[in-house]
Amino acid sequence: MVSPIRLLLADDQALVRGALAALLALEPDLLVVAEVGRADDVVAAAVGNHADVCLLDIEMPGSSEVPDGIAAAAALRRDAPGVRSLMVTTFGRPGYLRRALEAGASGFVVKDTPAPELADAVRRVHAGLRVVDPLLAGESLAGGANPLTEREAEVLRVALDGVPVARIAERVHLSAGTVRNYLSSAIGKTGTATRVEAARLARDRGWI
Amino acid sequence: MVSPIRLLLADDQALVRGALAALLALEPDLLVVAEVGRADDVVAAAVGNHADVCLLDIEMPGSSEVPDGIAAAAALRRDAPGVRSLMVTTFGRPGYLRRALEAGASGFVVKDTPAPELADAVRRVHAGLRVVDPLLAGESLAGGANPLTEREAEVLRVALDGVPVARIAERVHLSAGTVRNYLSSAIGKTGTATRVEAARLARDRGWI
DNA sequence: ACCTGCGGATGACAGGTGTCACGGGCAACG
DNA sequence: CGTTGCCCGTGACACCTGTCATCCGCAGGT
Repeated sequence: MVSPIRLLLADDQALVRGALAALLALEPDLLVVAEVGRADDVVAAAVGNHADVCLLDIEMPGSSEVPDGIAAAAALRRDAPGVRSLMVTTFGRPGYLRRALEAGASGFVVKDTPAPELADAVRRVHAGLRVVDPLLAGESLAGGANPLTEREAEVLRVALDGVPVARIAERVHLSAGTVRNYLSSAIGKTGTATRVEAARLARDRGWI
Repeated sequence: MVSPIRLLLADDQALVRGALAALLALEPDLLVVAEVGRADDVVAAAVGNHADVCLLDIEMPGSSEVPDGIAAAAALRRDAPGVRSLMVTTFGRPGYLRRALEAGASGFVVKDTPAPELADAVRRVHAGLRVVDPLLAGESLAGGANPLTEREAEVLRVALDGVPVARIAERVHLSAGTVRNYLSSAIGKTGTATRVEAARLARDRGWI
């Protein structure tokens, strides 16, 4: 008998975490050795429990250095290179996929893939293969590269919740005029009409 | 040996659905008899499989008559009064809770409750008790009643994604000036500064 | 018939927003 | 060195938005 694949589950929703653990426990060659609910707890738990593969949700609370699951994958590659990351996320946004792969994730599945395929994905990732939803991979290529500058992205992140320009300006420590210039530029690049539309499109594309 | 509680799982994310099924299968007195991924499939599957309790996600695709899990709960009460509904949702928005209870749901738990409590909640609901997250119940009362008129709510729903007033107007078949009046009124009632902020607050309160 | 309330619309106004042109500073690159 | 590109800012302009007062039509009450 070979030793089982050691898994870490990272998802902020305890119910989903527990349910995934129950699902994966049905596979004799898989062993869940740790569960965490925050992105900044991933590395320590992975190292401490000698995990082989980490299942990471993207939308997760965390610290400013490790704010989400993608950052956790990057931190794993840096601090625990032997551990592989498999993103398991709700939103199949093309930019999420691209950013996750850039961060060093070995796989990417969305939460509406059939349950039986998850264990297979884990085994593939553990074997050193890449696992990517083929439909999503196509969309990701069609989406194109991020045309936004860092400042434009920063301003758009704040613009997401619809606050007035003045408040965006004080949050990012810029003048209101400068913020309007960045927003105008971003609106032009995204082909939208308002800053909120631009921000939402940029988010769906994974540009911010 | 008493007969087990017969469950229906409704969640659009197949992975979560399967994982919940695995989790609940660990309980000897529970039996998952059906799984669906759309709100408008709930009633038929519940009746056809003689379900006792339905676990319903709120954010689910559906038809125009039964667009989400809350509508599914209402449909169940109308067409299958013996079946009880337990909402299992990601977002603990106070208005969701209120609307779910008005729709006839017997319970409401959020997805970050600990996994072991889910089976307990199912048993309580099956026994005829109400199960409500106590923290959420407090927020719901604090949130207060919906101060918006039907038109204000309708306009805010479209305003959610940040489109300009002109496009809102054509979508709801009103003049642009009238839309601005409703938006202004809604902004005043919500104490916000822009239509997008007002729309987001109204959504979080469950007013739209 | 009268008043009242409400949905819808209009017009006017101040202030916010999107666009553009332009300026200076700075780092990277040929 | 000059050029390029991004950063940050300013000022001006047209347009959009949020606010307010006002009006019309229509249904309910009395």
